[in-house]
Amino acid sequence: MNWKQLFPQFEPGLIEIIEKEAVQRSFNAGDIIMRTGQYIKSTALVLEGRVKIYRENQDGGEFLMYYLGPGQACAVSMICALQSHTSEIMAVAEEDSEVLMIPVQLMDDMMNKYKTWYQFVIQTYRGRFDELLSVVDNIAFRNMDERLEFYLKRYTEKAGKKTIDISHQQIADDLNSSREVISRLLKKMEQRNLVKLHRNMIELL
Amino acid sequence: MNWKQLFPQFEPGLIEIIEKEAVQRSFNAGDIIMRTGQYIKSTALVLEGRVKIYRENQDGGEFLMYYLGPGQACAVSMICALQSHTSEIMAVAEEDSEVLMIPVQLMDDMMNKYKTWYQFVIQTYRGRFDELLSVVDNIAFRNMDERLEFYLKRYTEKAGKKTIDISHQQIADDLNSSREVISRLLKKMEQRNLVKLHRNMIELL
DNA sequence: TTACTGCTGTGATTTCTGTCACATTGTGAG
DNA sequence: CTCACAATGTGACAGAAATCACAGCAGTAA
Repeated sequence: MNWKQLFPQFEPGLIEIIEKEAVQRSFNAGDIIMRTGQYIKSTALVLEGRVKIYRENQDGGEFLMYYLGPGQACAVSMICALQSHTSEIMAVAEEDSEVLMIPVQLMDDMMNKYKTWYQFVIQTYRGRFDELLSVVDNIAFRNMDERLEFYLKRYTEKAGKKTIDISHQQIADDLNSSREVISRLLKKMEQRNLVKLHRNMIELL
Repeated sequence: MNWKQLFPQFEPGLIEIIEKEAVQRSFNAGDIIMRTGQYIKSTALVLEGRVKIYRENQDGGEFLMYYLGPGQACAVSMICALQSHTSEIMAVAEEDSEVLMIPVQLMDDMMNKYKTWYQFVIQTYRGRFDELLSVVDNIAFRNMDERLEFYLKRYTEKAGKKTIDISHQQIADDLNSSREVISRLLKKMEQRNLVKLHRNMIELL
């Protein structure tokens, strides 16, 4: 896979550095890319596939924050990288994914030397911050039914298809809810002709 | 007020630019500094007082995100400024406050020229992102009683004193809850000897 | 003082969500 | 086909929080 077409704006010198120093890694669906508490040694740039970023608490609760698709980077890994902190989130490959790992030590230099990199980082911050804001909005102001609709819509947008191939249990985990609640709400949505339910698959209408 | 002592790390050239181009503004407690949907023309740097950053939704619901104290900047205004977007949050002075307004146009240049400014911006991003993460944690994983305790603790930390001079109604607004719920939970906390309740004031023990 | 207003306390009721229990159904391994 | 198991459907119940209703209380202005 030629990653350069994902970042046409990057200038030659920057591309050269990345080619020389960054490592491309493959992850299978389900693989953990970054774990809560782990020390961050590189910034992750998604080239292919889909990566799920979520928060985990001590009692085993999970909470989905957002997805990263091709051309997107993990703001947390950038922030941590720049300050050598440990991760506060989990990153897991939702599909088989290709990720470019850029060593921490390069970040500072790249930020200073390459305007396009600097712009990319700023843009990444803004993007993730905005997504986090809409997550806050949802859990602060919305009930589970609306949050579920938002979840499904976001999923189809990110995955680029109208079907959601996951179980009710997984959705419940992502929303930090319970399977029964999700099943019931989905049934109601089916009665309103918003979705069609199948086994391990939900069709958005 | 001499703002320079708040930012001892800033290099001379940077200080000079800020002195020349930035405008210092005073706000009274309760004044709105930035409003949802407003176009952002400058980055806000708090010199004195306390500024409350919160989210508002269309039905009049509010939700406190965090406070800014002396030496802190609004990450949202930086992000928006750098990309000329409109604000997605509300900023209100909680106490009488002094705020340094740095025009948007200078940001790019300052980021490139002054390493200490660049570091300050990065540090601001990380700080706000972290706070937003802990906000998400709280509403996603905690019940109202724990959220209330967190709220009171954070308030006293930010205000630098053990008393909270606001009404139950205001707390309810900040937590997007209702006055009765907060009153009841506070009563329970009083029975556990965690607080002492007064009119318009709560004493943290 | 009296009257008014805003803050606080508290019970009753309802809604939403989480939890438990168990039935049913789809699917793949053998 | 049959068995095992995972996914889903559903009723009953519990608990947290929102809402409604109203009473008491503190401070303030006249």
